This record gives sequence, structure tokens and C-alpha cells, in this order.
Amino acid sequence: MPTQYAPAEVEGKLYERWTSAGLFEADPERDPDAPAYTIVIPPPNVTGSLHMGHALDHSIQDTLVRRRRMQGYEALWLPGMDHAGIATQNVVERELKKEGLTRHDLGREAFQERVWQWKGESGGRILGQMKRLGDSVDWSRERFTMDEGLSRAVLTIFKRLYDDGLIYRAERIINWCPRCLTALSDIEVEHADREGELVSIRYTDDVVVATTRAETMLGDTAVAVHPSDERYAHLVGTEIELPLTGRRIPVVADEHVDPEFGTGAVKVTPAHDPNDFEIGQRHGLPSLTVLDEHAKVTAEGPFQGMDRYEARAAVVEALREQGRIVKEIRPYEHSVGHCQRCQTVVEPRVSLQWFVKVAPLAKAAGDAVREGRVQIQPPELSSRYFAWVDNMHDWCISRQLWWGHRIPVWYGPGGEQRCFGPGEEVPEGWTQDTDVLDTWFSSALWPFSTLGWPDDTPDLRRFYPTSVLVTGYDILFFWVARMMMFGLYAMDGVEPFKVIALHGMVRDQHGKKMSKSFGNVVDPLDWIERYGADATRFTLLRGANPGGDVPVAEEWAQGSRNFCNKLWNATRFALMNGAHVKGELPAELSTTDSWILSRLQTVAAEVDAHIEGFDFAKACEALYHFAWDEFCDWYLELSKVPLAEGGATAEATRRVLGEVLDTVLRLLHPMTPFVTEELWTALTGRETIVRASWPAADTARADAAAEAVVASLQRLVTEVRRFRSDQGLKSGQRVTAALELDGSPLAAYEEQIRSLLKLTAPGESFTATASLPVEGVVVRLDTAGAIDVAAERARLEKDLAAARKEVAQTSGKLANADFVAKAPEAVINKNRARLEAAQADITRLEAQLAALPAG
RNA sequence: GGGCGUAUAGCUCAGCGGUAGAGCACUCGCCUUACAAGCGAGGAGUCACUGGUUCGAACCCAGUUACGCCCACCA
Repeated sequence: MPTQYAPAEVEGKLYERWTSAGLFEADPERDPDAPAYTIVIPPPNVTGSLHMGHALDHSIQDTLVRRRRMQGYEALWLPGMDHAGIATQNVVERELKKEGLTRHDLGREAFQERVWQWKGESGGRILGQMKRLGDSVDWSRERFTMDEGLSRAVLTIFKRLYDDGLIYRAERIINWCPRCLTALSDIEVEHADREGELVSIRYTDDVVVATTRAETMLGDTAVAVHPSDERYAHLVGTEIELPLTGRRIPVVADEHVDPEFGTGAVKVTPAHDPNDFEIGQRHGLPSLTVLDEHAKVTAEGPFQGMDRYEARAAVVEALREQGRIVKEIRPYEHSVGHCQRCQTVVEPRVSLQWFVKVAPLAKAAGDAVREGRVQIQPPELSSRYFAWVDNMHDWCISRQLWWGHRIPVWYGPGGEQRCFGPGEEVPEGWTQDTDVLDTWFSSALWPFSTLGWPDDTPDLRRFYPTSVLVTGYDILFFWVARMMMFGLYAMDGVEPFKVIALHGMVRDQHGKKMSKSFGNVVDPLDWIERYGADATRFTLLRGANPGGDVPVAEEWAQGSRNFCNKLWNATRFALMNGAHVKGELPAELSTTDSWILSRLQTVAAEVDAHIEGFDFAKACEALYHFAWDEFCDWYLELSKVPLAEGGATAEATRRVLGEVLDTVLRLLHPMTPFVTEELWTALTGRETIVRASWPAADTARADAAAEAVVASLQRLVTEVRRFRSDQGLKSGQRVTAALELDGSPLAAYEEQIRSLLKLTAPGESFTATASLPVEGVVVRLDTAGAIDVAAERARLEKDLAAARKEVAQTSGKLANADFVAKAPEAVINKNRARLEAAQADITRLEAQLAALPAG
């Protein structure tokens, strides 16, 4: 074995071995008694490639699934991709543009073929990247939201919702992207504060209105004031002339108007503003569309054909010429909606669209969490979930795109409209709606459509409901809430998952969001290549505090790489010394053996509990410390003496070494699958760790006495090392020493202590001696006259002062009647122990000071 | 505008009633036959501020300040 672990040389080979052996494949019939464990992957966009967010999300899911698989569950992690309507259509349209073509040049069918072709060639790059990460997904069950089966699920549920009156078509104001040329749902619009201009316009001598979108005045069909606003009471019910158009529009009274804001009079443009649309509905106002789908002015007149921004300036200029602009135009920061996919400013627009009536579905989705049938992890995020599901607007599901599931509604003679389910025959002469469904419509079915629904399949029976949904809190609304709605609806009230485990966003080392413009984006593949998949995963998991964002930095990845290397070298040492896992543990164990086995079982219990509780940071932390600080730094070092002794002692040590490594590797395997597989198979000679058993904590191995002995041994060794370091003694320099260990439980460890401290046997003569009473034993070191007495005295005096302060504090506390009367017994005892320890320290330190040679 | 959250060592974060912890960074000493991707030793924090509750507060309560996030139909 080389002295350094080279991930690149083992990862590809191991992944290939795992998949060809079918180790990740679930089988609904394998063992009917085994509980099922299911995770469906949040399907990445077919346009996507692996970023740190995915790497985190997948590391978590893989950890959960691998642990369950080791525990004997029938574990299924189902992979797949989302067709990502707008995103994908945009990509392919961009490609076409390079060839000087638009989708209209191809026509609908040819364009769709083109997208499928693109999907075959470059879509799904992310699936290959998932293999690099080590995802233990079942590739035999890979799904795509546009698959035949999943499409049938979409049509089936559409038909059911339609028949239940939960899907309707209506002319409503919706968010419109003038670049993508489609409607968007509320959550596909991102709001950001932008500097705009608030223009005050004098409609008449009495009526001044303000707007940031002056061009929309061309579509005004009223001015609204608050019903109780006395300034305007005389105008309500009258008509005024709308400048630039000559149209006469009414003044209406509406509660929505805030009399405190501006002049208290509002222009009303029902066709291009959501509020105004509602005012229009309430007062029966006409809705006058003045902007087309490209956001160009359609209203006849001088502005016709202008882009909205061009028109905005032109309208203001025209009004200015008429002297209708009040005062100066002032800068105004306000929130502006942008298309999530292309960042174009969204234009509210009235149009005929399809909607899901969400009220009953959202109610059920909320209740499932309220009643505890679905648990949100961490629970603090539940309030956000409720805020969303309890206040949801109807969901606009139609998109004016070509890539997606086409709406299964046909229009027949006489304007009749009918929904045809899968397999139903559409009569001659009927034409299908040209819109497709929002991409989230099909992803909402993912937890059951992937398992075969609407058919009653063995997979669906065995693996639904899924066990846990793992995703970032950013798509709680986009996706999670909608899966809840559709899952409960389609599966007759059975929730799609039992736990929603939300994680944070990956950020840079200063907690900043990763973005191309900041230049702080880290590519997980880059880390995988330089540090290995395990180090990449471990870094992410180690930062994954429940609910918190996950900062990552280059140095932390190096630290994880170093940790993998540490495991590598520990195993190398163990194998070089004949460590093994054959047979039972020896009946006769040394104290250090008992200690490490005791600690091991505690750590196994902790790790298990932390993963169970989705606290991956703590699981990693516990293993990191145990493996490095306790096992490598102490047990391994202490084992060198018994190993050298040979015989039964050495044999017992080899067995314990093998035992601890075996267990640690299995505990780490869900987080760092590759290095653990490589080392574990070498150590045990077995086929694979993937289906090895998950370690259970053996409480019978708990041994507080052994832990106490090792703790004092560690204190002794540390104290002497401290002395040597303070004294500037060469670390390789052998020092003669007498250890007076008689009667101490450490007596059995004299050899190890000498070895750790590089002490030789007591010499013939002591020239200058430092005496270190530690833990009731005395160490006399012959430092060949090299003692810096002043430095040692300063050091001891500092420690002495600290000990005296401690005594003062604790004894003061114990003298406080209130404290003694009210504090719990355990706390009082702790203080007593602390006092005793400090008093012992004082005795020891005073003795050490007294023993110092005159200097 | 509403809601939620966070302020702890240089950085990123744990701790959430009983005398402050980790990783990285830093200082000093070491190529000690598992590992220099390493080993040993060490320094470093009035736990944002102000009050309150308590025998005892980083932790609970109130307020202040500063950040962050989510939602929203702020013309």
C-alpha cells in the first residue's frame, strides 16, 4: 500500500463494481419481512449539471439510504430527471438561434423532436456526474417526467381534477414573460427592488395620480378613490377625461385605495395590474389591453408599436408637453417582478389560462403536517410551509410553450370543451388545446408516478409512501407543497412521504451565496478530481447543521481529504501489523483495549442517533474525533508496545485493532463510501461493505473504569510532554527517567508511557532532575542539566494561581447557603469534585515548585 | 408592509440554565519506520448592547442595534 490514498484510482473501479453487481437495485419481492425505505431523488433539470447544491442534497440522501441498506431495509433510491419546460425550451431555442432559426420555422412537432434529440445527446449530463459522487441510486428504475408512464400519470390526474371541478379555464390577470412568451405562476416570478421613477400626472385639475408605469395609462378605464375620502366624494360617479386618449373614464370608490398614499387617487388599468384587475371586477370596468405579448403598445395612436420602456418615456414626454406632469419626477425604489428563467421584467396581463383550484388541496396538504402525519425537519420551517399552503392563490398551470405535457382538453363543434383521459378516443373534428402544463405539474406527481401509478404495481405497493423527501428549503413551495397536494389527492389521502428533510444552501467560506458574478462558485467535480468524492461529501456533510446553510472552503476540503488519508494510513498500519476480524474478541482484554471498545460503542450509538435525527454535522464530527484523536493518536500509539511483545498480547491487540477499524469504516461508509469500501475489503477480505451490517452499539462494552484509567494516562503523558516542550527538549532526545508508578493503575502501562515519552530506563546518575507528580505518581526526568528553571517556575506559578482561583470560586460557591439549598445534587457534587481536584493540583504544583533545583 | 431567523476565538460554526468548544487559521518545536495530506506543545473570546428573572444566564424574558432570509396586489 502506498503512503497516500489516491481516490482517482479507486472510485471509478468501485462504482463500476457496485453497479454491475446490482448492489443498489431494490427488489419488492426479495424479503417481504424487511421494511422498505424509499427516497425519490428531487429530479434535476435535464438541462442541469451537478453543482454544490446537488452534491449536498445527494450526499445527504446517499447517507440515509446507505445506512438503511446496511440495516437490512429494502432500500430504494430512485433517480431521474425533470423535463424542465421553460428552461429546456430556452436552451434549445438558443441553439436554433445560432442556426438563424426560431421554433416557428420548425413547427411544433419538429421542434419537439429537436428537443428530444437534444435530451438524448447532452441532457442528463448530471446522471454521469452522480456516479462520480457515488450516489447509490437504482439505475434500473431511472425515470423522466416525459416518459410514457409518467405522461399517463399526468393525463390521468388532470382528468380527475377536471372532472372534480378542480381545474378550470378562465380569463384572469397572470404574470407574463414578454421574452419567453408564456404565462408564469406566482412562484416563477422573483421580486427584486429596483430604482424606478414615480411620475405624478394631473388627469384633471382635481385628480392627480402617480405611477411607475406611465405607459399603462393608455389602458386606464377608471380612477379610484377611497369611499370615505371627502376630498373626492364629489367626483365619485362622475367621469373625467383621460389625457392623451380623449376617452372618458369614471371615478369609482374602492376600499382597496389607501387615502394616505400620494394624492389618494389611483389610476385603474385592469388589463395590466393585478390590483386594478380586481377593482375592475368589483366595479364592472372594461379591461382594455394596450400591450401585446411582446410588451409592445397596441393602443392606436402615436405610441402604437413602441416597446413598453420606449412608450413609458414617450408618454411622459407627451404629458409634459401638455403641462400635466406634476412637480419633478422622483426616483422611487419599488419591487419589480422578474421571470425566474430569463430575468426579464414580467408584465401582468389578462389572458385566458388554465388554473387549479387549490383551496381543498392546500387544506389537505396543510392538515397532513398539522396532524403530524408528515413531519417537517427541522420543525422550525413548518411555519413557512403553513404560511404558504394556507394562503395559496389558484395555480396557473398553462404555459404557452411547446415542450411539456400538452393540456388534454379538446374543443369541438359549437365551442364545446372536453377533457379526454389517456386511452379515450377523441372524435373527428375536435382540436386540442395548444398549451402545455407547468413543469411543476408533473413533478408534483413524482413520488408515485415514478413507482408506476396510475397502475397498481408491485413497486407502488412496496415503496409508497416514500420515507423521506430530502431537498433544499428553497423549493419548499415550488415542489414540496405541490407534491403534498397531488399526492394526498391521487393516493386517496396517503401522504407522499413521511418526513420532509430540508437542508440549507451551499455558500462560500464567508457565508456568501455562490454566484457567477461573485466568482465564488465551486464546482464539485473539481473537488472530486483533486480531493476525491469522499472528501467532497464529507466536507458538505460536516457543514450540514440542521436547517443551516452550508459554507464550504477549499481548506475544508483539504481537511476532509487529509482525514480520508488518515484512515488509509491507520488501516495500512493495522494491516502491516496483522490486524484482522477473525473470530470472537479475546476474553482477556487490556485496559486500553477495553477503553477503545467502550468508546467505540458510545460513538456508534451517537453516530446512529445523529443520522436518524438528520444531524450530519454531528455524525461526522463524532467519527472524525474518534477516528483521529482517540483511535489514531492514542490507541494506535499505545498498541505498538503490545504488538512488539508478540504472543497472546499481540494477538489480542491485532484483533481489537481489526474490530475498531471494521466498525469505524462501517459507520463512515454512508458518508464516505469509496475509501471505506477500499479499506474494509482489504481488512476483512470480504466482498463489499455496501451490504455489510450497520454497527449496533454494544452497551455491555461500556467500561467507565477503563476510560478513567486511560484519561489519567493521557493526563500524565500530556503533562510530561508539556514539560519537555516548555523546556525546549528535542523531541527525539531520549531522557532518562524514573517512573514511580507503584500502586497506580498506570503501573501496567510503564512500557507504553516510556515509549510515548521517549524515555529510557532509569540511568545511573541523575544530574539535574525535574520532578513531576501527576495523578499520584512521580516522574523524575534527568534532563542532563538543561532545565530552564525560571521558565518552569513561571509556568508552575501560573498554573498554581489558576488552581487557587478555582479553589476560591468553588469553595465560595459551596459556602453559599442558597446555592446548597437550591442547586441540584449533581451540580453540587460536581463543584465538590472540582474543589478537590483544584486542591490536589495545588499540593502537586507546590511540590513541583519545591522540587525545582535552585536556579 | 407582514413573518421568521441570526449576532460566541482571526474565519465558519457547535453549545441553549451550573466556571466557554470544534474545524481551519495562528505561534513554538519536531523528517519520531502508519501517515509532513503528519506528530507534539501552545496562544487566542467582558458569548452584540441595556435592563430583568434566578442561588447561578452565552443559554430564559423585555427592549435596543446590526445583519440575513421568506412572503406580499407599496399605486
